Amino acid sequence: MPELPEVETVVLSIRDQLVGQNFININVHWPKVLFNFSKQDFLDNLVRRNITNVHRRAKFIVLSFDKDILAIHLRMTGKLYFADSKTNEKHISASMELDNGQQLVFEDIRKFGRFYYYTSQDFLDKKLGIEPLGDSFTAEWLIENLRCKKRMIKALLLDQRIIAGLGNIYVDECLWQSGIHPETRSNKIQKKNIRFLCESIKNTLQSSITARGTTVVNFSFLNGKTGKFSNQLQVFGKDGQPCVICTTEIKKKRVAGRGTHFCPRCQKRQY
DNA sequence: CCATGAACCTGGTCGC
DNA sequence: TGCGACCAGGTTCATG
Repeated sequence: MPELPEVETVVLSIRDQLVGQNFININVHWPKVLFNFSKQDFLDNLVRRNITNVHRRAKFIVLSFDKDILAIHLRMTGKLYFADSKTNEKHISASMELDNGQQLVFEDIRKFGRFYYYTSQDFLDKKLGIEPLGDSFTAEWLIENLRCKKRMIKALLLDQRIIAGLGNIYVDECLWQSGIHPETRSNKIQKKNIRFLCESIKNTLQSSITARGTTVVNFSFLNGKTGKFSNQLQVFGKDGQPCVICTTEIKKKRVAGRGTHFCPRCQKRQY
């Protein structure tokens, strides 16, 4: 479920209730959810510490405790939400009790989601690439960073070490909008198309945040609430349907190990 | 450096 | 209705 806009939406939905609070306990139902620390570490280092901020970095939800952070990655099916008391929901990996009586619940059907504890955010920043909604992500930056690599553009855009936050849905949408075939080598893309791509990434992500993200099928991430950006998708999941620009049938193909949707006419390979 | 496939998990859908 | 195959918004690791 979670790419940048969905993670941002989760952050916006829990931030106000979390900042200024503190945890008094954690219940761990799926031990592997704690990636690099133990329940005792949580009790020793994070319990009764003031939550000073909640923000997003790439696809991580970051809870700050002064310098220390608890970073949460939803992976494919993670959901993070508040519950009033003990919930009997299936698939709860962990839940944390706040001193105001609320529970912050991490539900995760496929169990891929993870919690990470670091003494600062440096570790994340060191391995993650540029924020696509940040001011330093510009057409010039993109031109420079695509020119020096020879990978298929789809694989490159999915690589979190380069640009942090894009995932399978938004990459397909942005490549379609900018007329780039997903298998084009990054150093072969025309500058004009790269400029379109940059604009497309910024516009698409921002529009999706405004719509509170994308909900695929009926999988919601906010206790029943669904993101409305699904209505604005133009190629993702549209295989077999006509391209809204040229009416050519949208195709689906495996690229970079992922199901990839594109218009064979609007998106010609440039090599 | 790059591409591919498997692994980590569960559940939904599709064809027979 | 049942069963197997295949798919899923992510990331990491091994291999060629």
